Amino acid sequence: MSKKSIDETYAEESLLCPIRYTIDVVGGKWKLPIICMLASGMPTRYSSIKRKLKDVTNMMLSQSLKELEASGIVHREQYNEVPPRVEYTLTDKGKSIIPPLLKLAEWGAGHMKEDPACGAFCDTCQSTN
Amino acid sequence: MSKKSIDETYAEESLLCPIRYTIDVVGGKWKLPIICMLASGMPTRYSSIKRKLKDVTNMMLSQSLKELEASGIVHREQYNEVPPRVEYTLTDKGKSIIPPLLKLAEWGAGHMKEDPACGAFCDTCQSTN
DNA sequence: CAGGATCCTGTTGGATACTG
DNA sequence: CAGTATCCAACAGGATCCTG
Repeated sequence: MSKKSIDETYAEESLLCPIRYTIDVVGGKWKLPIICMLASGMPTRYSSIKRKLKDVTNMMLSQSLKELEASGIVHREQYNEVPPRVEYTLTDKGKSIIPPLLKLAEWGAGHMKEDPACGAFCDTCQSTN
Repeated sequence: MSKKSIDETYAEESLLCPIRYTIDVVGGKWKLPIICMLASGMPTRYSSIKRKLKDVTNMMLSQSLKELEASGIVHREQYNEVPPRVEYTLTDKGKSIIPPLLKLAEWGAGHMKEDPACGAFCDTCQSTN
């Protein structure tokens, strides 16, 4: 980054695209929980992800995983066994998105309590408990 | 933040809520462009915002501004003149969200070029040119 | 000038059932 | 086990017209 002030930097519309791109990559209902699960570094099976994300359907899960794979966030490793086994891990790109997300979490944690509408977000979180 | 590794920290599901909260606050089609405009620090009139965000309707703009105001991101100052004048500025909370967003922009800028679907995001950005 | 009301459409996410 | 196919509901976003 240059020595321009943060406001000047942000005021350049060219920064909108990258932000939108990033939010799109992790957007949707299930991608963030999936990244969260895989962040431990453990290769995780499809069925294991499905178990932890209690209310996700096969439809939504496979679609989210496919999109994350297309974005280069997760790696899909298929073992041709019977029964079939597929394990998912974060790629290097996937791991690299965690620090930015932590910045969002920090900001959110510092401000959501003072927001009356805060409660709405903790419902979805419980699906990963 | 504690001394736990970044992966362990992120793996705690409790961080999902703050991230979702933050994304929700700036989510939607117009909130990010609006924040971007106001980031200069200049109090900006409704009609001026509308002019710059070329394709926004009154409906969408007033709704986005109202939600941003409800989230404590923007301040609305109404002057009882004829014709009416309303100016919007970022609150301190609003300004404080810019550094986290810059982290997202940094990550996005570093990765979107290598992504074939990148072009899709620059269409929306042109509306703020 | 700065919005609100109403109606409409496209996309996102979901339910159910089925398969290599 | 790890998905697909098909159909459907809910909601975000938009078009058009109206007003203090």
